[in-house]
Amino acid sequence: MDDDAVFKALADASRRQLLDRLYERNGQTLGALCADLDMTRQAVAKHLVILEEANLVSTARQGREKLHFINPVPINGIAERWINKFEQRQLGMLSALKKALEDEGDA
Amino acid sequence: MDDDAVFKALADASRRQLLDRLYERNGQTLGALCADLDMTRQAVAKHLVILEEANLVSTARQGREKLHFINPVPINGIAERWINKFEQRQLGMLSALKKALEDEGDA
DNA sequence: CATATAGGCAACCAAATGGTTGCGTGTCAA
DNA sequence: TTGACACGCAACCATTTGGTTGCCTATATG
Repeated sequence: MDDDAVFKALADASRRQLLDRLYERNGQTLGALCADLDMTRQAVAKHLVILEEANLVSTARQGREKLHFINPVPINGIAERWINKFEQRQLGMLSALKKALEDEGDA
Repeated sequence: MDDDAVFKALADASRRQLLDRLYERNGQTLGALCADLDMTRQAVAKHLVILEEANLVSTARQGREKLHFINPVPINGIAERWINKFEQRQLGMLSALKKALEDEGDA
């Protein structure tokens, strides 16, 4: 998995919104995803390409329609491989910070 | 918590690298974080500001040094509030995708 | 066939981003 | 006090990004 592509894809609020919409109703067409989105169809299409390239969205052609499906695997990957790394030591980190702030308070 | 700031802060590989370095050794100074980083001190400083504004890094002044501490709370926030949302339905999503691909295969 | 509908491609543009250089400020130590 | 050291601030620059418009292709449907 390409961590960087996934993080960059998730960095944009419009793209997160698209994922939210696909979460609510999976397998939508480009046209459906454009509805009420205050963006041109082409802008949405570009976002979907970025999500596809990050493997966050998979597509299936059906006639002249292209259905979009959310793919939670890369998100899982981040959560497991990168984020949990920090959770592990969370308490240790917080107490280290607290101590440092106290030391600074003394000075 | 400002989701957007956190996602944008995490979107840059240099900033993730800085977090990795702080994970390895917490409480480093700007100078220490610059070492071997093939970037000017000012560039690193800018990244640290962004991490600070996203509340991913906390700082404590100590004399003329500024110590940087990783803060795992916002990462936790994302993992819990946003990412788990997708994990929940992971199996359902994957089976829906599989079915759609099969349908497309028939056409 | 003719035409509407769903989507793809490419050029273009403004603003944000990631980086630089140059210089100023505060703190420690000889 | 004088200089070295750690950092902050600001201007500037190239590239990326998010968006637009215009036009083209492909699939349905009268």
